Amino acid sequence: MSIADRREKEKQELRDKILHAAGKLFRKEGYEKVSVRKIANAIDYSVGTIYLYFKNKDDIFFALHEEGFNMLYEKMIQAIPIAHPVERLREMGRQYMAFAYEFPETYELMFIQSAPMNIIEERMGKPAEDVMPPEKWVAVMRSFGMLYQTVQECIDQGYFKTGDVNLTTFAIWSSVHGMASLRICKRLEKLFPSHLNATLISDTINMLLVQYQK
Amino acid sequence: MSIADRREKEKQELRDKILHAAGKLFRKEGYEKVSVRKIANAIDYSVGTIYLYFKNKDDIFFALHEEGFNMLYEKMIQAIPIAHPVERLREMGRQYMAFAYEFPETYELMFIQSAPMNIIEERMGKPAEDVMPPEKWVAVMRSFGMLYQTVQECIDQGYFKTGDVNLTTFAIWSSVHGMASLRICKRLEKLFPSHLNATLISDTINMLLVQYQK
DNA sequence: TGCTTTTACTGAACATTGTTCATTTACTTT
DNA sequence: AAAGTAAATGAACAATGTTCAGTAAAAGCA
Repeated sequence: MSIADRREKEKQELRDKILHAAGKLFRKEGYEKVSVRKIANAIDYSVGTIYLYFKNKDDIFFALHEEGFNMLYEKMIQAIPIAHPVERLREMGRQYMAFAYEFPETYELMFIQSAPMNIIEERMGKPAEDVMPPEKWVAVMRSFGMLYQTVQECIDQGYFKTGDVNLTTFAIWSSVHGMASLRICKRLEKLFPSHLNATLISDTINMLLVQYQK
Repeated sequence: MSIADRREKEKQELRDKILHAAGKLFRKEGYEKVSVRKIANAIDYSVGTIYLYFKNKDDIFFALHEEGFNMLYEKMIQAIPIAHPVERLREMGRQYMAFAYEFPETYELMFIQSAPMNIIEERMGKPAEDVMPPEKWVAVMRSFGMLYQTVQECIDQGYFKTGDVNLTTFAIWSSVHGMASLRICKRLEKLFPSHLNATLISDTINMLLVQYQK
């Protein structure tokens, strides 16, 4: 079965090549601006070939979406060794923001771009697996679970005033995502010219954590 | 000068008609999905006419952007009569979220859509007025100023633990915007199925305010 | 009123977009 | 070497944002 294996490997490699080229282009020019033709040209294949490996442009989106969550997770696990849950949470916030700053286009793909997310509600009548394959969500759940668990620890060990994990997790995530997305969507320049002062974000994270602590 | 005046009025009316049709379509189908042709068809004019009233699609965007901020301001002034600054802030948060829920596409236009915002940095070399006419920002500054001032009052009257207005304003806005944008960008369904429970948002607002208070 | 100039509007045309599919090319198997 | 299979192609389609030579209507002037 060596030949079939090699063919399979080659297919996988081309798939990765497409994904890599698409990711590079998306990051440079943004999701909407990149055409499927541009991706094909970048790797010297024809348009049709892309459609042999991905159902459509949204499909490429979701593949990169997953890859993005794996990248984010890689950043966030750096906080795991920190024993103190509040300090771990702070470091997770820093890593999260660092990720958003380092890969704004990837972040946009993961949390902001809504167009491809619409297929979820468009396919309401269709079979459940078509709506959104569960295996594509393990990377998401892993990162989110880490946040959830750390908030839980903060509460359990009595560092937080609130007792509701869901609410607190949601509030913290919203705050940090809000900062990231306002910056990425270019809404800060006019209102906070001092955002060039890199401490605005980290100062805000610190302040937020102070608020929650007992 | 009556004829010239009438002509001017008619021009203004058609401009408003285009804007109204575009806004309606954007709200129903989203900014990207709506073509300039669709807008033209909706009001029974030809494509070219649109370009006599707006430089391009982004220009329509910015006109609606301004309109959106006026709508938001109309919602937010309902909180003005409330004397207690913390309660006023809470009501402002509620109104802000109500606006985001009621006009998600408009909200997306105002705070999320980044494509048209790029022209700001694309026109870095050009004259300052071309970059972003200041009169288009009065509506923005008015709403933002109201938030800023209320936070200032909370601090002045000793209701808040923090003393930094900028940081606190930014943190509060980020939190609320984070909630709004996560919902609008369809990122909650999978992680917080209970978001159907309409209290998640208002509960979070309440919790947030408790954190900041002394 | 008739003629000219200005203004408003049109829609065909252009380059690009996402997507499809009959055809061609390359490789495996017999 | 021939037959069969899988992979890659690129012309074609409908729809996009934008432009511009041409048309129609209104205004100004005689």
